[in-house]
Amino acid sequence: MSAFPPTTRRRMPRAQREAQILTVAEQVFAELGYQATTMDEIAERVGVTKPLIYDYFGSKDGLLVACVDKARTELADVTEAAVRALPEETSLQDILRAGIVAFFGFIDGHVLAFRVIHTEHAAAAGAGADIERIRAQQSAVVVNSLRRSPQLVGVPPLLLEGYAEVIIGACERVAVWRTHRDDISADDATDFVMSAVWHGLSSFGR
Amino acid sequence: MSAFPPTTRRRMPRAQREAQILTVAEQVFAELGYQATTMDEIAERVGVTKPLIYDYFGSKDGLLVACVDKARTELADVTEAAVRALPEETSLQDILRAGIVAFFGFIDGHVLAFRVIHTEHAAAAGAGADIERIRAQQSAVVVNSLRRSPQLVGVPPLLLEGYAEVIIGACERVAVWRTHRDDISADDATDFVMSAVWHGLSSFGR
DNA sequence: AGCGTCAAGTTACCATGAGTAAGTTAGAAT
DNA sequence: ATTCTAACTTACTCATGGTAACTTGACGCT
Repeated sequence: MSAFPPTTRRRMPRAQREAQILTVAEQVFAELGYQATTMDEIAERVGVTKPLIYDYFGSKDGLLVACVDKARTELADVTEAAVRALPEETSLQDILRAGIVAFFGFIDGHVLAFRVIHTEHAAAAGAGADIERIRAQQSAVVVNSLRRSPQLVGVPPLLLEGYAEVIIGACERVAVWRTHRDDISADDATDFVMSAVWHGLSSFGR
Repeated sequence: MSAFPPTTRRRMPRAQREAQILTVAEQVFAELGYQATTMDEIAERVGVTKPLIYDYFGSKDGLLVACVDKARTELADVTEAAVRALPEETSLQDILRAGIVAFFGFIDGHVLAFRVIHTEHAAAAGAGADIERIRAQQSAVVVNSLRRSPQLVGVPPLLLEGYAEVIIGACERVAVWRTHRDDISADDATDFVMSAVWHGLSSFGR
């Protein structure tokens, strides 16, 4: 990945250093949790000193928010891509399933990113606005994906937003549940969510 | 509220003091968020000094966990009571609706408690086990409520647990969504979740 | 009524880690 | 070669979580 000689070149351009710090920070936050993570620890692993990180990210919270933003953006990109890859005339059910499959697939392949996403609540109250901005983007992705289907043209936007929240809430909660019950595959998880959110509980009994 | 003369009685029995500390801590955690809350602040508002709180709750995390436990227990009690008050032969749909109504009703009446519940992720990684234990209780309440209906007798337990997670995730996410969009009533929220989780998205289009 | 005892509560402290002011150098540009 | 800026460091402060050791109020008991 690095195109320069290994020994020299201690300094690097800001953008590159920022990316490197983000990668390390994601690792450390996921490994230790927000509280137990110290800025010095991250700095040391990067091979740099603390004030530089403050210069680039402002605060520990700022760094966490940047990590969450990165992780959530990756997640959103993956699910969005999965849905966009579908043929034009795909049914709503298949769109939904593809999105959910992509979600659980991403999580299985990016445990660190998901742990960071799940750490977002640890941010100070002041960062709440940023976090909500990021979540709103997530919601928008789901709404847009659902909108691909002509089946939902008549549905009012607010209701659709509500559905998006339900779907996201369901997926995230099941994902967390899965982390401490290792007998549930990504496919099982998809089936649970699909069954609940597509057919609904009304499908039982009659 | 206090039944003893205002000037004297600085000391009180442990149980009583613990309850008082919990009440104050809930207030402060909800008001300031976990990080911005200091043990000294809580101690001062209670009218006591820090080490006493440590003696009773062990750590800042311990105090948070105790608060979360209290809040979640209250929530669980309310929803469980709402469901149990239903007649024996109530349909699954009505059971579900009653539970969800109770959930959003509780949140509207106990903003502080919900904020504390929503703060639980801020706890250090070490407290994760306690938090999950508490959430598992929540899940159990939902599962038991669903079990009241004969409609679900054939459904495997694991699937039912999955549903419970979906329902809880959906409710919590929608509840958070509501907090920064004040145009959604508790009834609206209930309708969203019911529509999504009972009828499912399949009900649209055909 | 005094008195012992222990839970309730305090003072005074340490250690850690977030955050910062001011300075230092690498290396690109002219 | 010299400058000039962005990358980076040293050396701090200060708030706060946590603790050891001490003090005191109230209740039970002859």
